[in-house]
Amino acid sequence: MNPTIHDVAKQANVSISTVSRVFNNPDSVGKEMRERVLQVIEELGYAPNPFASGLRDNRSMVIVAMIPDIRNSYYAEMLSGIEEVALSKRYNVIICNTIQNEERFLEYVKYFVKKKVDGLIFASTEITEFYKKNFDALNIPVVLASTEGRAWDLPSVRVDDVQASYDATTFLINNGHQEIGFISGPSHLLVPNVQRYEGYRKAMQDHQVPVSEQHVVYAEMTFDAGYEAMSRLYAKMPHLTAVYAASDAMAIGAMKFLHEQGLEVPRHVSVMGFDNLELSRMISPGLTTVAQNIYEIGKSAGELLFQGIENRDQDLQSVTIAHEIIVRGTVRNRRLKSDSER
Amino acid sequence: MNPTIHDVAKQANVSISTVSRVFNNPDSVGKEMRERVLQVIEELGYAPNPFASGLRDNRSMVIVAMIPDIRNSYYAEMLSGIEEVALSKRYNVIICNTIQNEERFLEYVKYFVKKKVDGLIFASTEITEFYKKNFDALNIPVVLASTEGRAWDLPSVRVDDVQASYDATTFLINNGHQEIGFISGPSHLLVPNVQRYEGYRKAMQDHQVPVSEQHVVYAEMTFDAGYEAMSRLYAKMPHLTAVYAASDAMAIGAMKFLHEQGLEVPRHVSVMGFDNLELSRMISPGLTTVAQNIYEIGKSAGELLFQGIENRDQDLQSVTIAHEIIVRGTVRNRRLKSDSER
DNA sequence: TTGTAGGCGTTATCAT
DNA sequence: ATGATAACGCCTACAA
Repeated sequence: MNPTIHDVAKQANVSISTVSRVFNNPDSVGKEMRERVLQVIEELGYAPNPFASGLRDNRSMVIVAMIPDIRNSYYAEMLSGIEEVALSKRYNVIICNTIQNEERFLEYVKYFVKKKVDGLIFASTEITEFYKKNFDALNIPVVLASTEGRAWDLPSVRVDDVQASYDATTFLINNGHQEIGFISGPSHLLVPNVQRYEGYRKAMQDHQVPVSEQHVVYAEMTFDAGYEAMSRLYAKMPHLTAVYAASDAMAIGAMKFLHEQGLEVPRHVSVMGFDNLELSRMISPGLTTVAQNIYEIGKSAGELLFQGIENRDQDLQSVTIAHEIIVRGTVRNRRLKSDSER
Repeated sequence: MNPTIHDVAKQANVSISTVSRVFNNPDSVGKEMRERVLQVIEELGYAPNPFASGLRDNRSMVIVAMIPDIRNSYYAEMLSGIEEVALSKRYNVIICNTIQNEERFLEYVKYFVKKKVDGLIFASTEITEFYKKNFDALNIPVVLASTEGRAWDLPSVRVDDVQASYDATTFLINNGHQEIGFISGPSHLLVPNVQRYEGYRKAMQDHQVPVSEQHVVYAEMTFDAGYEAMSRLYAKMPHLTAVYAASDAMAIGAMKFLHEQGLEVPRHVSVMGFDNLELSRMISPGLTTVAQNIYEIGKSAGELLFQGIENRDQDLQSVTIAHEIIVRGTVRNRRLKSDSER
């Protein structure tokens, strides 16, 4: 059995309150006594029982990160940022893989979250009324990461998707591309797809490049779906010179399709992604993409959450994380006329 | 404030013991009463306070997964398996990113693990006496994943690395390769590098293929290190026809180097990896590799751990997970004489 | 400055 | 079958 506060008290010949104070308010204890107690604590390897403190204070020192899937490097990276802040605050992070699944979400809420967690970071799907209602019932601070609160203005941490997408598209245009296809995420997933689509469209229009639904194709934001989407896009736009995909995973899937068609990237077709996953620099040529500082998103979300935890009635301000175009090897500058252009 | 067992009792006009029994031993409660209580529980949205139960039973329903880095897809995948079993058992998983760092490990142990966790899955480094000692002090079931207990025979879940590595090498030999370079993980990381090296060497010898330290190069098991290691290997073995790397990350780094040298994979050089990371199928050509069923490793480790949790004095048996050669596009069969061989 | 005592919510033992 | 009660370990108001 672990030593309790009583054991320490007896051993040090003081009352349990003194021991408790040594932990929670050291200055209120006389120097000698404090040192005596500290020594016994050390000797016995005493640490307060978190259940007992939790029972009294209603705090668990645990936060929850709800994400669709850790296997997705995007969320792994985010989690890593969250975990970093949590460790520094002496908090634990519990993972909930929601798999974009309401039932599973409920299961978590019912069996875990309700059971005392001090805060929640939600990075899964679209927030619907269903989620909002459950969050409210939890009665703990909630921060959204890479998604937004929509009507319910929950605090969130994310990139300015419209602007980022605008920048990506403009980059392609500035490199001499006009026939730019867009592989969007699924239209039912409003965030971030509405925004990324809007940025794309706006950039095209602002630069007087014709754009229509003919330039767009929709797919789940995965590698396999990207591959398949590229085949559809290619059928619609056989003359495209560039493809902009709303996620790196899709972009890399698209590249696979192009490769199989004997189309070289970037010689025949340029490709631009979004996310800057770790693997985007591993492929050859490296993927030119929009970097979200995902780690930073996680960290910021954590920091925001702790603000809320430490000061329960404070209004949390949403945060926008800067983005950046990462130039690698998948976009060809068509303005530099080369021998083998298309 | 959340409703307590007292609120339910009052509302249902029974004693708290009855309410408690409805939860923990429903059959011992009369049918009508049970139903009445159940209804009130529903109405009030009552759920037992886990701190109170924890305080009594000394169980947290939480396990810890200690891994080097979630950003590494290998561990993300493993975590995903662990999490799956945990959810089914109504347990939570807390992540500890150790970053292969003893201090950080200690921090976790001190602030979290000691604070009541029912079990631990450790998938970080080599187990040294330092770790073993800390595990013992924790006094909870510990299962190793993808590492081994060495002298201390802690239960572990892993692939048979010697055999898997033997199979990989043999596959290359059977495809007509003789000049096979090996990119090993760092020699200070005994597990799994000793085993993979042994499998490689044994396969070469068994097939009468000359092998020596000239064929081997050591590096950290990352993409960047693989790239750099390939340059060293190429300097030592300019005539190699195949490279076998002890991890996919290294293999893909090596491919990048080869690509930059104008060497095509697999036309000029064949490449074989180890791990079957998700991204290995995303690159073009897809990486031929040894699949560890990493998800399964995580799941098995979880199951083993729960055996230990549910029956504290049971001896846990280590588990070996099957491996498999995944043939994709990076190994050329030199026995099929083609036009452009090397 | 230090000690005493009550209460946090649950479960299990014991009595009815 | 049901109810009363002690105990889990900690913290803090209050008393000394």
